[in-house]
Amino acid sequence: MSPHTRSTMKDVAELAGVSPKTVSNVLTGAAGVREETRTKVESAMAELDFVPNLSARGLRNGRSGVIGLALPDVGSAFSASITHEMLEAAHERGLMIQVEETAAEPEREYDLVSRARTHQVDGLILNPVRLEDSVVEHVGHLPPVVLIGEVEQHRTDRVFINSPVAARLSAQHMIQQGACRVAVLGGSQAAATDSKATMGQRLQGYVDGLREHGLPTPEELQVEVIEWTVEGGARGMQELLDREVAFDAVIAFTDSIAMGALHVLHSAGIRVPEDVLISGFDDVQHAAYTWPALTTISFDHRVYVDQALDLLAERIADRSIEPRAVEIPHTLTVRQSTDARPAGYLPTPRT
Amino acid sequence: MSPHTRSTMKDVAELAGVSPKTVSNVLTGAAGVREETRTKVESAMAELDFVPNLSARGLRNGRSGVIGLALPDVGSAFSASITHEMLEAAHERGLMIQVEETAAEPEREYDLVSRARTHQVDGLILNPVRLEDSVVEHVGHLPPVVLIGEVEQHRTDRVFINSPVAARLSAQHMIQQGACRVAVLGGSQAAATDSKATMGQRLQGYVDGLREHGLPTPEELQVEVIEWTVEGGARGMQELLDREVAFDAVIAFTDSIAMGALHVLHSAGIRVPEDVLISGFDDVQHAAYTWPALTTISFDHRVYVDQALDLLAERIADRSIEPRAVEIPHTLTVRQSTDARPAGYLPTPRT
DNA sequence: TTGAAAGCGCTAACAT
DNA sequence: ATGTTAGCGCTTTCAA
Repeated sequence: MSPHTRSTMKDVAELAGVSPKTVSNVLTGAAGVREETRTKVESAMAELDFVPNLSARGLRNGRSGVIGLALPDVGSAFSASITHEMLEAAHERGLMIQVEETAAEPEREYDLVSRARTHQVDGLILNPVRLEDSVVEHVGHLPPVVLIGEVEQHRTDRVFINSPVAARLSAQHMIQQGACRVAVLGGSQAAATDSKATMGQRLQGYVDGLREHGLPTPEELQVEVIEWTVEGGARGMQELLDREVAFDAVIAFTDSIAMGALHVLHSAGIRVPEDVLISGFDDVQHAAYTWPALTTISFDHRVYVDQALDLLAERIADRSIEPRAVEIPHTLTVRQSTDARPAGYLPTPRT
Repeated sequence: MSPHTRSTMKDVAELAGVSPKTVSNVLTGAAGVREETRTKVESAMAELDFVPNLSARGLRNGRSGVIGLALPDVGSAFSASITHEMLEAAHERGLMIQVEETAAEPEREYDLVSRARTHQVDGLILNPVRLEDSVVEHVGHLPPVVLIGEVEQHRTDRVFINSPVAARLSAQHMIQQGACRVAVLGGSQAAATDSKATMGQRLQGYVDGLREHGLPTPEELQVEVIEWTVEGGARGMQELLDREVAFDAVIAFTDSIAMGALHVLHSAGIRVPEDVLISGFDDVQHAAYTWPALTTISFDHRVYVDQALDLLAERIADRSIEPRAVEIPHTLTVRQSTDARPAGYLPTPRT
């Protein structure tokens, strides 16, 4: 039975017949240690089942080696993917990740930023929910923060994809495929003012894309989706059907929304892509395995989080550098969900 | 511009004209503090934008307030759901969650348990990947650990669903619906010895369910799936089709596997549920929104994580109590994916 | 109800 | 290459 009292560097030092500092040197590799001494220390550590106390190290160094990751909802496919990649990337850098969710109560985002220092984290990677700029703008003393997402602000570093361009690309693709009544699921122009930055940008790109081709962008084809989840997408699609307006393509603002929409379309007997085309955003793992497979905006999630961690590391090292914004390239990945000329959905039977 | 030097309790104490201990009392509410003093201290804290240093508190108290959550792959739907619920439950208890992934390198699981103390975590909730018992069995000094999943062992507390019963339930349901050649996607009897405990249990239940009804359980209907992901499910389903054996139902060992399988079935022109029935495990959020909606084994993920946190809290408080195992009730949720008498898939055209 | 002193385990700075 | 000293910020004695 091993003792419940944890051994300290002092214990190890005594057993090995050296000073605590030497044990520390062995552990951190800071100063050179003679091979003989190192061996002695290492066997003493093994015998005592020694593990360093990171709270003490954190207190001493002012660094915990922990990064906070704040996401709206880890249950959603995109957040889950980002978390997954972040854990991998952090592991490679010897960092730990403390995850927080902010969707349930928006004020958590504020709490998080303003009190990041208490959380034993060296910095924060924040994917904001809504009214995004306000959070970061309204806090006096900012800890090192990297924003991920399409928030326009200049107080923190950020990583983003060019959402307006991506949405325009999606719209153009729909038109190319023969669509002329393209709906959006995610946001409406009516709601764009006081809500998500991402939503506003994607909506703008969509509007631009249609207008370029002289197509109208009526409000009746724009459905706001409060929660960007599968369930939210299903509800949004149902609302679109309930409006009884004709449409022949749907651009969903996330893959999750698209998946919920697909379910409702299938249930209503509307064929994809024969009757209606549909596309998403983010290219989550599942997107290639929906039925039909989902056309979507792709970008490398690993590159995304690597950039975020790079920026954060640099800011932790030097808080005085100018905030930078890094754009991650995206592409349109065409799959079966837009691979046809749509016949269009009409609320009333055609003659 | 606020100062970069963080204020300490000493600073607050000086500004408020009290001792650091009093500030501590105000913060923790340990001893009674006179209303007048409390007000003074609180305004001093506000003025200095004070936040306590949790590393220092952790060092002093031997508690960090952080729980480690180790999962195979946060990108998978089930892990994402568990993480989501865990974050909510932890938030309500004032705990933080540090997440780790173990699927990429199985030895991480070992590292994690044996060195949990370094990670500034008070305890660990561990969803093991494979060879699960060995990890927990082979470490000398165990930190507080709660296992989630169907691992049979008696050194740690654990939370689980009764997988054999659940799998038998699924099999019986398939038979009730008229299936007689029921395949499994997730594990095979050939692979059951040295791999996942969960897999072995679900396989056993499946076998029992079929045998009860005098149905055979040939190896050719059992497909091992290494990664329990959508992609793994798709590959597994493809392998089953490539074997060119007849089947009229598929029990997938997770919903993610089922979703991948659904995609491949659709692509092959095999109708669900008209030709083949399919079911999953876990009832992730997406399961109700596949096409057709997925029959699956449901259990309350929130209850699951609440139980795990309860057990962990009790073990952290008292390490000497006997390890307990808590079974979470499950039900079979029947949806459209098994809502028909299957015609069956035959590799060669019928006559 | 509040203060003073001590120390949690570690490492930077300085000595040797 | 190794030892000594001091202190990170907090809270737990013990006194007042």
